[in-house]
Amino acid sequence: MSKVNIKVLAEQLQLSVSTISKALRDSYEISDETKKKVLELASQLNYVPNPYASSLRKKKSKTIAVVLPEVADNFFSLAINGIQSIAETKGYHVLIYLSHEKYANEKTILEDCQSGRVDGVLISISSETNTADHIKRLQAQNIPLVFFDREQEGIETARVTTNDFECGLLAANHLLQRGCRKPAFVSISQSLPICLNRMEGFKAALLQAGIPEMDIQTIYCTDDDSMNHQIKTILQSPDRPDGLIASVEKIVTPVYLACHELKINIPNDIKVIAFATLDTAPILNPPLTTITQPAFEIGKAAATLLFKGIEKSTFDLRKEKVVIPSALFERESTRGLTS
Amino acid sequence: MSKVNIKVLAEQLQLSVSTISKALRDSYEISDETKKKVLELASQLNYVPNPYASSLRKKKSKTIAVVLPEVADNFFSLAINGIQSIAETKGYHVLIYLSHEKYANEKTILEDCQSGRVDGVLISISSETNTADHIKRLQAQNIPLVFFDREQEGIETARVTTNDFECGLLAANHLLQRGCRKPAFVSISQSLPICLNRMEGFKAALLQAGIPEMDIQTIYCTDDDSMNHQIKTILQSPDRPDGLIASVEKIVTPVYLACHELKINIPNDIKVIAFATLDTAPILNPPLTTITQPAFEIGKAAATLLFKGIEKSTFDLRKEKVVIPSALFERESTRGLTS
DNA sequence: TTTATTTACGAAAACGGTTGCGAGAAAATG
DNA sequence: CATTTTCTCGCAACCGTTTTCGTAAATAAA
Repeated sequence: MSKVNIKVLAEQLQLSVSTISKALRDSYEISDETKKKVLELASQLNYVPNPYASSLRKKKSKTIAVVLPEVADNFFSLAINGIQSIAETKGYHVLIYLSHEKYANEKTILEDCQSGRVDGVLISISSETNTADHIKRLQAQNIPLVFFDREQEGIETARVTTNDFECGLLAANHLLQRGCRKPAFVSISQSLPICLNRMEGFKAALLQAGIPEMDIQTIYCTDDDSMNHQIKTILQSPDRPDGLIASVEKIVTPVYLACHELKINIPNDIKVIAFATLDTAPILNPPLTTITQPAFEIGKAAATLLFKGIEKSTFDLRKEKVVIPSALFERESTRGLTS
Repeated sequence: MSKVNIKVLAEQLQLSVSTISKALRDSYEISDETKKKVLELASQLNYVPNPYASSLRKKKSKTIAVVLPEVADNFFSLAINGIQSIAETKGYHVLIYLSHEKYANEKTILEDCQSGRVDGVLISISSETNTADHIKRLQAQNIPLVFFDREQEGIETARVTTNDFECGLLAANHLLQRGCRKPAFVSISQSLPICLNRMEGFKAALLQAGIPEMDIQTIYCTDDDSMNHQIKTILQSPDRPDGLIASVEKIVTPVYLACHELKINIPNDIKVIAFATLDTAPILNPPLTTITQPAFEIGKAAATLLFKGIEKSTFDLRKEKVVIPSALFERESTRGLTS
């Protein structure tokens, strides 16, 4: 079909291009009569304005970028939902980028974001990222950026997270109360604040309980492929932990499978608690105790902040920090004696 | 910071805008020496071309739209991954739109897609959609569109699906072989081909097994909120089914929870099989037999087709139909006697 | 040396909207 | 009736890049 643009409308109505444009934008300069004619013809010809032409002129793209490590994770799926729900009401479009947990990818993506393609960026950094340069370059272009969940230190901008330290503490204390004497923490990164904070909380709880630092086990599964192997190794080691904290969701399935395979009973032999938003947690075998992050709300809050930063030039993102607490849902995987 | 564009480069190098543009695009018209100078200054000033200006001129946006019912579903998450993996290699950007299973939303989204914002559309239609008009309008604008998973009949374009009918048959026969005499099918839509086809396969298997049509139970849970209630009603009915086929993933958790609550044992009292890509299926209680769709591959295939349609004008999408088979993974939830 | 051909670059017109400003006509005011 | 104000609308520049075409200089061919 023909590409109908403003010029076509102008010719058909014997009006100037600018009049059409103003009529479509409901300008006070145009008479109601003319507006009606324009609107009618526009809908009749199925006219849809070209967003790129207008963003070129207005220097606004009405588009934001969401940069994630991966999308096959309940947390991020829900977060996207939250982001989208806000973007829709604001009339913004959402570009999704995946870093696949690689710093190099993340860098390339953020470079592209400097092009004017987007008005702002929501990011949850990759597990590899431990430098801030690529983000600073974006800020140098005055492009608002908001961290959600996974933040990068050394950057002054808004962040929306959950109470990771407290939850690490909570998870560890929960295990201790349920009788664990040597719980272990399974992490996926040595630099991600969410992992570090959760682990710090975990350590704090154990130290407070009088467990010597050298007895505190922390395991790093930085590589997806070797995760299964590493987990099995831990479970078969002579001083097998009697409790396990999975710092992120994707650790859960390998742990459960390994326990089943090795005939290690959850919760009798080992108690398991996970940071996860799995909706199948209650129907797992056994039902999994979770620290459930408010993923949808985090997405919503992050998007809300970003749009404030985009739309209100007076709004200063730098000092904004929102913490939305997670909740502990106790289920079978940590049942046992209460000390 | 300053917005550095081609004009800035031109001024600094005492060259014309067109020369810069050509140099950046490595045109044969420009000397190597000049190219080197341009490239150097560009990277030094951190120049990033404005994609909207270029797409305005070239009438190509290097962007595609992915329209989904929702993203908090493993199938769609994995599909997005597949799509992204192809888009990345092609240098395309991916806009995500959510219809939330509403036809009206889907229509609005597709209208926007006529604006030139995207070069093509990948869509999995909402469960409400049963008309093709909104899609035809898009096609009238010559915008390539590819269905994946959930297609709409009456539209001539490429589609990538899995073998739904055969899998319905397979699922039903599996239940029959495991001793079920009155399995039921739980659907979420009366119009979605994936649901219809799966159900047709289910019915065909039952009829072939000599079960009279009037005894074949099919249940529609079109509304998320009432799903729990409906499922419980079925499970408490006098002629409770002894087998259940969940046509989509989100039915699984409510079914399991209801069974646990009502003390209905899976698989002894009722066997359950689900169309799902849940990676927690093996660790559920009991482990869930699934018909697992190749979500990632479907996403990849759909994206590959779309890009062919976009880039090769000779390529005719209308006759393309790719069927990627799903696989049955038998687990505890359907164990029992083999007839 | 003259003529033909490259080579390397610039001017300008797109692409599709937006917007400040000017101006004619109509209406309101004096 | 003269003058000012209000209403409508058109002109033209602009956003940043691409691309066609023209052309001067350098090189090659005659």
